[in-house]
Amino acid sequence: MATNWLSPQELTAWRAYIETTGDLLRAIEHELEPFGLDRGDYQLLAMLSESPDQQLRMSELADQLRLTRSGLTRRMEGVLKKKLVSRSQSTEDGRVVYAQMTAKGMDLLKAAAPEHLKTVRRLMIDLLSPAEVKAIGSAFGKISENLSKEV
Amino acid sequence: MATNWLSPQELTAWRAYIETTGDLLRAIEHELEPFGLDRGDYQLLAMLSESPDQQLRMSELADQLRLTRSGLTRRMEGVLKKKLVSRSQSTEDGRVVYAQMTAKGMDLLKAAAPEHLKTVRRLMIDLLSPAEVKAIGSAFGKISENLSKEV
DNA sequence: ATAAATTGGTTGCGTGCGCAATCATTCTCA
DNA sequence: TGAGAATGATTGCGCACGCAACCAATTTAT
Repeated sequence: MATNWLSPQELTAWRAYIETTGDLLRAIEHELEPFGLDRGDYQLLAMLSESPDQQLRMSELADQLRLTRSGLTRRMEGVLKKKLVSRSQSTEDGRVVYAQMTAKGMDLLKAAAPEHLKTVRRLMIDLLSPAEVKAIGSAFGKISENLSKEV
Repeated sequence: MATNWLSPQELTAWRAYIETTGDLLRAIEHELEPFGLDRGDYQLLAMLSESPDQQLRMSELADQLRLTRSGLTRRMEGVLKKKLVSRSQSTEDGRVVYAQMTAKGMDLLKAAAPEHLKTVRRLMIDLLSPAEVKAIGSAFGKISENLSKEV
Protein backbone atom coordinates (compact mmCIF):
# COMPACT_ATOMS: atom_id res chain seq x y z
CA MET A 1 0.00 0.00 0.00
CA ALA A 2 1.27 3.43 -0.89
CA THR A 3 2.18 5.62 2.03
CA ASN A 4 -0.44 8.13 2.90
CA TRP A 5 1.74 11.19 3.26
CA LEU A 6 0.73 14.27 5.19
CA SER A 7 -0.73 17.20 3.32
CA PRO A 8 1.24 20.45 3.52
CA GLN A 9 -1.28 21.74 6.03
CA GLU A 10 -0.90 18.64 8.17
CA LEU A 11 2.85 18.60 7.88
CA THR A 12 3.03 22.21 8.98
CA ALA A 13 0.89 21.51 12.01
CA TRP A 14 2.83 18.42 13.02
CA ARG A 15 6.23 20.04 12.61
CA ALA A 16 5.27 23.25 14.33
CA TYR A 17 3.85 21.30 17.23
CA ILE A 18 6.65 18.82 17.65
CA GLU A 19 9.49 21.24 17.14
CA THR A 20 8.05 23.97 19.30
CA THR A 21 6.94 21.91 22.23
CA GLY A 22 10.43 21.07 23.38
CA ASP A 23 11.52 24.69 23.23
CA LEU A 24 8.40 25.83 25.04
CA LEU A 25 8.77 23.35 27.85
CA ARG A 26 12.40 24.26 28.26
CA ALA A 27 11.52 27.94 28.45
CA ILE A 28 8.82 27.31 31.02
CA GLU A 29 11.15 25.20 33.07
CA HIS A 30 13.73 27.93 32.92
CA GLU A 31 11.33 30.38 34.55
CA LEU A 32 10.90 28.07 37.52
CA GLU A 33 14.60 28.09 38.33
CA PRO A 34 14.45 31.14 40.62
CA PHE A 35 12.21 29.10 42.90
CA GLY A 36 14.63 26.21 42.97
CA LEU A 37 12.09 24.00 41.24
CA ASP A 38 12.16 22.09 38.03
CA ARG A 39 9.09 21.13 36.06
CA GLY A 40 8.85 17.74 37.72
CA ASP A 41 8.92 19.27 41.18
CA TYR A 42 6.33 21.82 40.21
CA GLN A 43 3.98 19.25 38.79
CA LEU A 44 4.40 17.07 41.84
CA LEU A 45 3.55 19.95 44.15
CA ALA A 46 0.65 21.06 41.96
CA MET A 47 -0.75 17.56 41.95
CA LEU A 48 -0.54 17.25 45.71
CA SER A 49 -2.02 20.68 46.26
CA GLU A 50 -5.16 19.67 44.42
CA SER A 51 -5.59 16.43 46.31
CA PRO A 52 -7.68 15.95 49.47
CA ASP A 53 -5.58 16.84 52.53
CA GLN A 54 -2.78 17.70 50.12
CA GLN A 55 -1.64 14.11 50.12
CA LEU A 56 -1.61 11.11 47.82
CA ARG A 57 -0.41 7.53 47.89
CA MET A 58 2.91 7.13 46.16
CA SER A 59 1.54 4.80 43.53
CA GLU A 60 -1.33 7.09 42.64
CA LEU A 61 0.96 10.08 42.48
CA ALA A 62 3.30 8.17 40.21
CA ASP A 63 0.46 7.32 37.86
CA GLN A 64 -0.74 10.90 37.74
CA LEU A 65 2.73 12.21 37.03
CA ARG A 66 3.44 9.53 34.46
CA LEU A 67 6.39 8.28 36.41
CA THR A 68 7.19 4.71 37.32
CA ARG A 69 7.10 3.98 41.01
CA SER A 70 10.85 3.90 41.12
CA GLY A 71 10.98 7.16 39.23
CA LEU A 72 8.76 8.78 41.80
CA THR A 73 10.82 7.42 44.67
CA ARG A 74 13.84 9.14 43.14
CA ARG A 75 12.03 12.37 42.43
CA MET A 76 10.74 12.47 45.97
CA GLU A 77 14.30 12.50 47.26
CA GLY A 78 14.68 16.04 45.99
CA VAL A 79 11.51 17.54 47.41
CA LEU A 80 11.94 15.63 50.66
CA LYS A 81 15.38 17.08 51.16
CA LYS A 82 13.95 20.53 50.57
CA LYS A 83 11.18 19.76 53.07
CA LEU A 84 8.50 20.62 50.54
CA VAL A 85 6.89 17.23 50.98
CA SER A 86 6.92 14.69 53.78
CA ARG A 87 6.27 10.95 53.88
CA SER A 88 3.88 9.14 56.16
CA GLN A 89 2.99 5.50 56.46
CA SER A 90 -0.64 4.47 56.26
CA THR A 91 -2.08 3.06 59.47
CA GLU A 92 -4.44 0.75 57.63
CA ASP A 93 -2.04 -0.73 55.12
CA GLY A 94 1.57 -0.99 56.12
CA ARG A 95 2.74 -1.06 52.53
CA VAL A 96 1.23 2.29 51.67
CA VAL A 97 3.17 5.52 51.90
CA TYR A 98 1.58 8.91 51.53
CA ALA A 99 3.34 11.86 50.02
CA GLN A 100 2.15 14.83 52.03
CA MET A 101 2.71 18.43 51.14
CA THR A 102 4.27 20.53 53.88
CA ALA A 103 3.37 24.11 54.73
CA LYS A 104 6.70 25.10 53.25
CA GLY A 105 5.82 23.31 50.05
CA MET A 106 2.45 25.00 49.92
CA ASP A 107 4.01 28.40 50.47
CA LEU A 108 6.52 27.84 47.73
CA LEU A 109 3.89 26.63 45.31
CA LYS A 110 1.74 29.65 46.08
CA ALA A 111 4.70 31.87 45.35
CA ALA A 112 5.66 30.06 42.16
CA ALA A 113 2.22 29.51 40.67
CA PRO A 114 1.49 33.11 39.64
CA GLU A 115 4.89 33.39 38.01
CA HIS A 116 4.41 30.11 36.25
CA LEU A 117 1.04 31.27 35.06
CA LYS A 118 2.43 34.51 33.77
CA THR A 119 4.97 32.56 31.80
CA VAL A 120 2.34 30.32 30.28
CA ARG A 121 0.40 33.41 29.28
CA ARG A 122 3.37 35.21 27.84
CA LEU A 123 4.83 32.29 25.93
CA MET A 124 1.63 30.69 24.77
CA ILE A 125 -1.89 31.73 25.67
CA ASP A 126 -1.65 35.46 25.07
CA LEU A 127 -0.16 34.88 21.64
CA LEU A 128 -3.18 32.97 20.43
CA SER A 129 -6.62 33.90 19.22
CA PRO A 130 -9.60 32.60 21.19
CA ALA A 131 -10.33 30.27 18.31
CA GLU A 132 -6.83 28.83 18.47
CA VAL A 133 -7.07 28.34 22.20
CA LYS A 134 -10.36 26.57 21.77
CA ALA A 135 -9.02 24.41 18.96
CA ILE A 136 -6.03 23.34 21.03
CA GLY A 137 -8.30 22.42 23.89
CA SER A 138 -10.55 20.30 21.74
CA ALA A 139 -7.76 18.81 19.66
CA PHE A 140 -5.66 17.61 22.57
CA GLY A 141 -8.80 16.51 24.35
CA LYS A 142 -9.51 14.19 21.44
CA ILE A 143 -5.92 12.98 21.27
CA SER A 144 -5.90 12.27 24.97
CA GLU A 145 -9.18 10.42 24.90
CA ASN A 146 -8.00 8.30 22.02
CA LEU A 147 -4.72 7.49 23.75
CA SER A 148 -6.54 6.29 26.82
CA LYS A 149 -8.55 3.94 24.62
CA GLU A 150 -5.61 2.75 22.57
CA VAL A 151 -3.43 1.27 25.26
CA MET B 1 -1.01 43.25 41.09
CA ALA B 2 -3.65 40.57 41.22
CA THR B 3 -2.82 37.41 39.37
CA ASN B 4 -4.36 37.21 35.97
CA TRP B 5 -5.71 33.69 36.13
CA LEU B 6 -6.56 31.64 33.08
CA SER B 7 -10.12 31.50 31.87
CA PRO B 8 -11.77 28.08 31.88
CA GLN B 9 -11.28 27.92 28.13
CA GLU B 10 -7.61 28.76 28.47
CA LEU B 11 -7.07 26.41 31.35
CA THR B 12 -8.65 23.57 29.42
CA ALA B 13 -6.39 24.22 26.46
CA TRP B 14 -3.25 24.46 28.55
CA ARG B 15 -3.96 21.37 30.57
CA ALA B 16 -5.03 19.27 27.63
CA TYR B 17 -1.92 20.27 25.75
CA ILE B 18 0.57 19.81 28.54
CA GLU B 19 -0.87 16.60 29.93
CA THR B 20 -1.39 14.96 26.56
CA THR B 21 1.90 15.83 24.95
CA GLY B 22 3.94 13.56 27.19
CA ASP B 23 1.66 10.63 26.59
CA LEU B 24 1.62 11.24 22.87
CA LEU B 25 5.36 11.43 22.56
CA ARG B 26 5.76 8.29 24.59
CA ALA B 27 3.29 6.48 22.37
CA ILE B 28 5.03 7.63 19.22
CA GLU B 29 8.37 6.59 20.58
CA HIS B 30 6.96 3.21 21.44
CA GLU B 31 6.06 2.61 17.79
CA LEU B 32 9.66 3.16 16.77
CA GLU B 33 10.93 0.35 18.97
CA PRO B 34 10.56 -2.39 16.33
CA PHE B 35 13.13 -0.50 14.27
CA GLY B 36 15.55 -0.31 17.15
CA LEU B 37 15.29 3.46 17.17
CA ASP B 38 14.24 5.90 19.81
CA ARG B 39 12.86 9.33 19.08
CA GLY B 40 16.27 10.95 19.37
CA ASP B 41 17.77 8.57 16.85
CA TYR B 42 14.89 9.07 14.48
CA GLN B 43 15.12 12.83 14.63
CA LEU B 44 18.85 12.69 14.09
CA LEU B 45 18.46 10.52 11.03
CA ALA B 46 15.59 12.61 9.72
CA MET B 47 17.63 15.76 10.13
CA LEU B 48 20.60 14.31 8.30
CA SER B 49 18.45 12.90 5.53
CA GLU B 50 17.19 16.38 4.71
CA SER B 51 20.63 17.94 4.63
CA PRO B 52 22.84 18.38 1.58
CA ASP B 53 24.86 15.20 1.01
CA GLN B 54 23.09 13.76 4.04
CA GLN B 55 25.67 15.27 6.32
CA LEU B 56 25.98 18.08 8.84
CA ARG B 57 28.61 19.53 11.13
CA MET B 58 28.27 18.26 14.67
CA SER B 59 27.61 21.68 16.08
CA GLU B 60 24.91 22.49 13.57
CA LEU B 61 23.26 19.15 14.09
CA ALA B 62 23.32 19.71 17.84
CA ASP B 63 21.62 23.07 17.44
CA GLN B 64 18.94 21.63 15.18
CA LEU B 65 18.23 18.78 17.56
CA ARG B 66 18.27 21.05 20.62
CA LEU B 67 21.09 19.10 22.15
CA THR B 68 24.23 20.47 23.66
CA ARG B 69 27.40 19.54 21.84
CA SER B 70 28.25 17.05 24.52
CA GLY B 71 24.76 15.65 24.33
CA LEU B 72 25.14 15.06 20.63
CA THR B 73 28.53 13.43 21.09
CA ARG B 74 26.85 10.93 23.41
CA ARG B 75 23.85 10.37 21.20
CA MET B 76 26.11 9.77 18.23
CA GLU B 77 27.71 6.85 20.06
CA GLY B 78 24.53 4.87 19.63
CA VAL B 79 23.95 5.45 15.93
CA LEU B 80 27.64 5.08 15.21
CA LYS B 81 27.71 1.68 16.81
CA LYS B 82 24.73 0.68 14.71
CA LYS B 83 26.53 2.02 11.62
CA LEU B 84 23.60 4.26 10.75
CA VAL B 85 25.86 7.29 10.72
CA SER B 86 29.58 7.78 10.23
CA ARG B 87 32.00 10.53 11.20
CA SER B 88 34.39 12.38 8.95
CA GLN B 89 36.84 15.15 9.59
CA SER B 90 36.69 18.30 7.51
CA THR B 91 39.66 18.85 5.23
CA GLU B 92 39.37 22.63 5.44
CA ASP B 93 38.98 23.01 9.19
CA GLY B 94 40.61 20.39 11.32
CA ARG B 95 38.27 21.09 14.22
CA VAL B 96 35.14 20.26 12.29
CA VAL B 97 33.57 16.83 12.28
CA TYR B 98 30.75 15.88 9.97
CA ALA B 99 28.03 13.45 10.89
CA GLN B 100 27.32 11.55 7.69
CA MET B 101 24.39 9.26 7.13
CA THR B 102 25.29 5.80 5.86
CA ALA B 103 23.36 3.79 3.29
CA LYS B 104 22.27 1.55 6.12
CA GLY B 105 20.96 4.55 8.01
CA MET B 106 19.10 5.77 4.97
CA ASP B 107 17.56 2.37 4.40
CA LEU B 108 16.41 2.15 7.97
CA LEU B 109 14.93 5.62 7.91
CA LYS B 110 13.10 4.84 4.70
CA ALA B 111 11.66 1.77 6.34
CA ALA B 112 10.71 3.52 9.56
CA ALA B 113 9.34 6.76 8.14
CA PRO B 114 6.08 5.38 6.72
CA GLU B 115 5.35 3.60 9.98
CA HIS B 116 6.15 6.68 11.96
CA LEU B 117 3.88 8.67 9.73
CA LYS B 118 1.06 6.22 10.14
CA THR B 119 1.41 6.55 13.87
CA VAL B 120 1.29 10.32 13.73
CA ARG B 121 -1.85 10.06 11.63
CA ARG B 122 -3.52 7.53 13.85
CA LEU B 123 -2.68 9.18 17.17
CA MET B 124 -3.09 12.77 16.14
CA ILE B 125 -3.80 14.09 12.68
CA ASP B 126 -6.65 11.83 11.67
CA LEU B 127 -8.47 12.59 14.90
CA LEU B 128 -8.66 16.29 14.15
CA SER B 129 -10.81 18.46 11.97
CA PRO B 130 -9.09 20.46 9.23
CA ALA B 131 -9.77 23.58 11.27
CA GLU B 132 -8.04 22.10 14.29
CA VAL B 133 -5.05 21.06 12.22
CA LYS B 134 -4.82 24.54 10.80
CA ALA B 135 -5.16 26.15 14.22
CA ILE B 136 -2.40 23.99 15.65
CA GLY B 137 -0.15 24.94 12.78
CA SER B 138 -0.72 28.63 13.20
CA ALA B 139 -0.71 28.56 17.00
CA PHE B 140 2.59 26.76 17.37
CA GLY B 141 4.01 28.80 14.56
CA LYS B 142 3.33 31.91 16.60
CA ILE B 143 4.68 30.36 19.77
CA SER B 144 7.83 29.29 18.01
CA GLU B 145 8.38 32.65 16.41
CA ASN B 146 7.93 34.37 19.73
CA LEU B 147 10.34 32.03 21.46
CA SER B 148 13.01 32.72 18.90
CA LYS B 149 12.64 36.43 19.62
CA GLU B 150 12.51 36.04 23.39
CA VAL B 151 15.76 34.21 23.95
C1' DA C 1 55.01 36.16 13.57
C1' DT C 2 53.23 34.91 17.78
C1' DA C 3 50.39 35.45 21.92
C1' DA C 4 45.61 35.75 23.05
C1' DA C 5 40.99 34.86 21.99
C1' DT C 6 37.65 32.07 19.68
C1' DT C 7 35.58 27.98 17.99
C1' DG C 8 34.58 22.82 17.48
C1' DG C 9 34.32 18.88 19.81
C1' DT C 10 35.09 15.46 23.70
C1' DT C 11 35.39 13.94 28.58
C1' DG C 12 34.30 13.82 33.81
C1' DC C 13 30.66 14.06 36.60
C1' DG C 14 25.94 14.63 38.37
C1' DT C 15 20.87 14.09 37.81
C1' DG C 16 16.51 12.09 36.18
C1' DC C 17 14.22 8.18 35.06
C1' DG C 18 13.07 3.43 33.43
C1' DC C 19 13.50 -1.77 34.00
C1' DA C 20 14.29 -5.78 36.62
C1' DA C 21 14.91 -7.65 40.98
C1' DT C 22 13.87 -7.49 45.75
C1' DC C 23 11.59 -6.83 50.28
C1' DA C 24 7.56 -6.22 53.12
C1' DT C 25 2.84 -6.38 53.76
C1' DT C 26 -1.73 -7.71 52.65
C1' DC C 27 -5.09 -10.57 50.25
C1' DT C 28 -7.00 -15.07 48.66
C1' DC C 29 -8.69 -19.41 49.18
C1' DA C 30 -8.48 -24.17 50.12
C1' DT D 1 -4.77 -20.84 59.14
C1' DG D 2 -1.07 -21.28 56.19
C1' DA D 3 0.94 -21.13 51.40
C1' DG D 4 1.04 -18.66 47.40
C1' DA D 5 -0.41 -14.60 44.73
C1' DA D 6 -0.77 -9.80 44.52
C1' DT D 7 0.43 -5.17 45.76
C1' DG D 8 3.26 -0.99 47.34
C1' DA D 9 7.50 0.73 47.47
C1' DT D 10 12.70 0.77 47.24
C1' DT D 11 17.24 -0.50 45.34
C1' DG D 12 20.81 -1.84 41.68
C1' DC D 13 21.95 -0.73 37.38
C1' DG D 14 22.08 1.46 32.88
C1' DC D 15 21.20 5.21 29.53
C1' DA D 16 20.46 10.07 28.02
C1' DC D 17 21.77 14.53 28.59
C1' DG D 18 23.40 18.97 30.62
C1' DC D 19 27.30 21.68 32.72
C1' DA D 20 31.99 22.68 33.47
C1' DA D 21 36.48 21.73 32.24
C1' DC D 22 39.38 20.56 28.79
C1' DC D 23 42.13 19.83 24.31
C1' DA D 24 42.98 21.00 19.56
C1' DA D 25 42.72 23.89 15.63
C1' DT D 26 41.88 28.32 13.76
C1' DT D 27 41.38 33.31 13.75
C1' DT D 28 42.58 37.94 15.44
C1' DA D 29 45.46 41.62 17.01
C1' DT D 30 49.58 43.67 17.59
